[in-house]
Amino acid sequence: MERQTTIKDIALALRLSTSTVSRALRDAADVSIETRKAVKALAEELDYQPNKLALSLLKNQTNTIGVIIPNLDYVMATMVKGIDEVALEAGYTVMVCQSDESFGREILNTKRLLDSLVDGFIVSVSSETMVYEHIKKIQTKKIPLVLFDRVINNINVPKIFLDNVEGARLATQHLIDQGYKRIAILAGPENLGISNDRKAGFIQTLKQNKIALDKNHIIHCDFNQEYAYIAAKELLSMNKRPDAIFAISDRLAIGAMLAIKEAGLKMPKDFGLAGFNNEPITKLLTPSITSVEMFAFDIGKATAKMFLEMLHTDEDMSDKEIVIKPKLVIRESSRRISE
Amino acid sequence: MERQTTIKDIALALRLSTSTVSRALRDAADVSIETRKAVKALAEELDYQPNKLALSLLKNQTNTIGVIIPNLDYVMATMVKGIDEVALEAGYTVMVCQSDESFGREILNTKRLLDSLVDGFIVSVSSETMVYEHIKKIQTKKIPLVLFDRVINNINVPKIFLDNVEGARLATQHLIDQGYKRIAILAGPENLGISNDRKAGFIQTLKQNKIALDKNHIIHCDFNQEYAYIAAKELLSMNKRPDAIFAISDRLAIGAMLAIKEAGLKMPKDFGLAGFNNEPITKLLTPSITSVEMFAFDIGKATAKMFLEMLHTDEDMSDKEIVIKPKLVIRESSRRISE
DNA sequence: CTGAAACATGAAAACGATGCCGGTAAGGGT
DNA sequence: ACCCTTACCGGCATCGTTTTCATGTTTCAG
Repeated sequence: MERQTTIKDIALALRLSTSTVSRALRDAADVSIETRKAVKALAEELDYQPNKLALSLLKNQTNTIGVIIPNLDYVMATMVKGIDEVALEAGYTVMVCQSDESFGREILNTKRLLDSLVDGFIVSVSSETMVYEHIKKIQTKKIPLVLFDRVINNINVPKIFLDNVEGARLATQHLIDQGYKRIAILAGPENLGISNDRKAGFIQTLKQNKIALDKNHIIHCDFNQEYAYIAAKELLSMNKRPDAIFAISDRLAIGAMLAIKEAGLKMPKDFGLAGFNNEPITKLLTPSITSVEMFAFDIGKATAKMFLEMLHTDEDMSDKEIVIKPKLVIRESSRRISE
Repeated sequence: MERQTTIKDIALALRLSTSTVSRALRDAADVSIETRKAVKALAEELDYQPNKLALSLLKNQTNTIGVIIPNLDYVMATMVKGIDEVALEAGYTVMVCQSDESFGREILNTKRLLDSLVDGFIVSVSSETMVYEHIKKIQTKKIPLVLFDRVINNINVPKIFLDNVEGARLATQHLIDQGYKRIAILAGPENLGISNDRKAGFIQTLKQNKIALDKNHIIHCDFNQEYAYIAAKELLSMNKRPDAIFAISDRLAIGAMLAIKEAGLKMPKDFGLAGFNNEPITKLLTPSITSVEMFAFDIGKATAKMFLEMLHTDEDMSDKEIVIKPKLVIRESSRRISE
């Protein structure tokens, strides 16, 4: 690694002080035109680049955003893209750390970023995370923090997330409207906020339609296709087996789909299926899967914008919330009634 | 943002010099046990964290790796996961920048990371990148650099990539073995190394099997499902239309699949299809798609390991290459002969 | 011709930590 | 009483940049 040219090199070469060179480079007043020109010319020639580390140390800001996410699946990658785009535009660099759905990794990442002195945090928690000391620590240190997608409720920071209750409501109501009578839900990890919201939307919609809730038809499982497959198989072997499944992620829906097909049931005739996220794959499968679009890219952009606003304002933004409205995309796996 | 406790605060409180505090914290000799204890106790109490910026400035290293990738699709995300895992383990943080297949963005990212003073670069070029000044600049500055996946040939740095020729060979030979006679290729962007390698493997295999090459059966297009769909449609409307397509990515294969289905052709009976990357989706589609597994996670890990080795050795590693061997996964879209 | 304003530059502190070098005091050996 | 070692600690420079304050020189009005 070669030594970079510094302001000192220029100063020495031109028999100037570092202060003058610094001023000249930033077009400050109080520098004669000739020196300014000379300095700039030499800087150009020596390919001078200001040392960001020194600046960061001085100004106590790094122009870096720490982003902590549980994984890099399609949805998260799309959100990160949104964050990245806005951040780049604003001159910020993003450090993305995956916690891989592990609480330990999430804590480790937080620590690392914390003493990397990022200017702030954009966080979506792992499915294992049930205790929030590490998040609160960020807050205690008065470091800007925004939560997105998988947010936590009992903590007072800006949040951007999907209206998951509404998303589940849309999907459930649709299944009901299509004439499915016994709808089960693959509800994801039990302690996760989005799981509970989507489950709540599901239950609430059943109630509104005066449909009795069968507790056996609520199955929790990790975001994992294999588990979903097993869970769905179990559902299908029940006495009063369901005639539709609402899965709170497309991955789960796909697992369920495999089980449904294997049982020889035809969608949408014998069985209905709806997922969540509207991953591109849902359109391509046979049958294509009804799913809830969550506008991940927009969530990402909104998150970054909110974060930047928080960074630059003095106002208290801790109770700001942006709730994105989902949209149901109806496909073959559940469309029985064509209008 | 609150001011962090510094070594000075501790020194002042304990009426010690900063040097002594520094030594005490690092368990250096030359510090009495009592002072050591006192310092550590106070450090604990005040939640002292060494300021990484100051250290980086002093030592001229940031413990950060700049990773530049063309996008965040399934394969890249998997590779990044591999890189991340190894880097984290070794105490490095990763800054991932997506160029979004844009040459301009790639250059911008390079500049940003360059003056963020990362310790080195791990790069996979965008499909637009045809001129490599920005990459060479990294090299000129003697900053460690490793290329992976989409590598460049005329540049002397360590490289980790898939044996793309072999991958294409496997897929093509398989299609031939299954009795397909007129095999076309969806060959990706024209200037991209992996495109050309896979195309070369394809052509070479046809030759080895004494099959004449129809130039019209080589179609270049962006890595984009829609383009692939259009290209495939065109192929299918030719006079002597092909009876199989080898697509150099699964996304392209999917686009082709849609066109094939739409034309009423049955796979594998009327038409053969093979893709590349072995994305999970290929297993799930109907028909499931034959594809070349490229071990993306392993490539990521190997890349990071190579990078770390380069960082810590004095040896010249510029001609090191790791070539990963692909594996063909045969599925319904091309399996005509069951053995 | 003097004084002040205007202009151009330099010196030094600051950001936080490390590491070399040197200094003091205590203790041991002669 | 003298010297030498050893243990412990402080001072200072350093990394690269900005910024405040001070200094020096010129110019022009009175």
